[in-house]
Amino acid sequence: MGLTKSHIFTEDQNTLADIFRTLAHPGRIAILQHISKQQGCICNDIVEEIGLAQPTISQHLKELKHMGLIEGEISGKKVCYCINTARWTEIQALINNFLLRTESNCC
Amino acid sequence: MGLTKSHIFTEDQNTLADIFRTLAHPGRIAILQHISKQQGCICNDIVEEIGLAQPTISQHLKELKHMGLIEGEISGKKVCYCINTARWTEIQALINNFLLRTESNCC
DNA sequence: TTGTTATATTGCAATATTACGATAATAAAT
DNA sequence: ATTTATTATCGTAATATTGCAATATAACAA
Repeated sequence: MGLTKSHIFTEDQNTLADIFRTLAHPGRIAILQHISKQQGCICNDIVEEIGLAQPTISQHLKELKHMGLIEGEISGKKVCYCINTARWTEIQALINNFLLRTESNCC
Repeated sequence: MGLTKSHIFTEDQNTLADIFRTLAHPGRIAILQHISKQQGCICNDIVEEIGLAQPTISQHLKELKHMGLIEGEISGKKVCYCINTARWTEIQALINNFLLRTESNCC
């Protein structure tokens, strides 16, 4: 069918899956790593850096923004993106919690 | 196009994305949590526990096995699945490393 | 053997994702 | 006002994912 049956799972399970889905693309991983490497905020030389077309990058940035992983600040005709550290820490905790809880009680 | 341009990214970026993709489904999250909740290994009442059809669960188990997250041991006509703790720890380290490195150097 | 139970595989329909050309929107520069 | 540069959105083609019915496979039981 191609349609995930979200309603049969818990909110936590769906949230985790959504977070993982947002990170489940090498391009988005690369974007996050590139943004975090810069000292301050960094504008869209991302397109130059990564070998994807501008609309594609824009779409990936939108998804990362939607999950709250990054924030974009308009500065003239450019947009400066940076990691949303508060949200990042939150997501880090959610993922770690899942990984730790799942490992324990195992055979 | 629908085809991820894996070749333009590093091996690490692709590996991470693959790991995240494997975890990017609430059903697979639920399966992992269910398996880990049991004391020993657990056989396929997973289908009963989670509200998906048997072929669907089988397919998800296959993906989890393929990524090395779980292992299946045949015991008669049943198969007992359990978390591959060594691999789990490895993946945990990869994810944590990514999350920690990306957070630093941020604006 | 025949039947039963447990799991895997196949095939297919429906939806989701990825990618990008074309185009729009916005802001600075001339 | 016109041009130029930067980013976002729309539309669309191609591939991927999800889910399940039908079927296959394998092991035990009667």
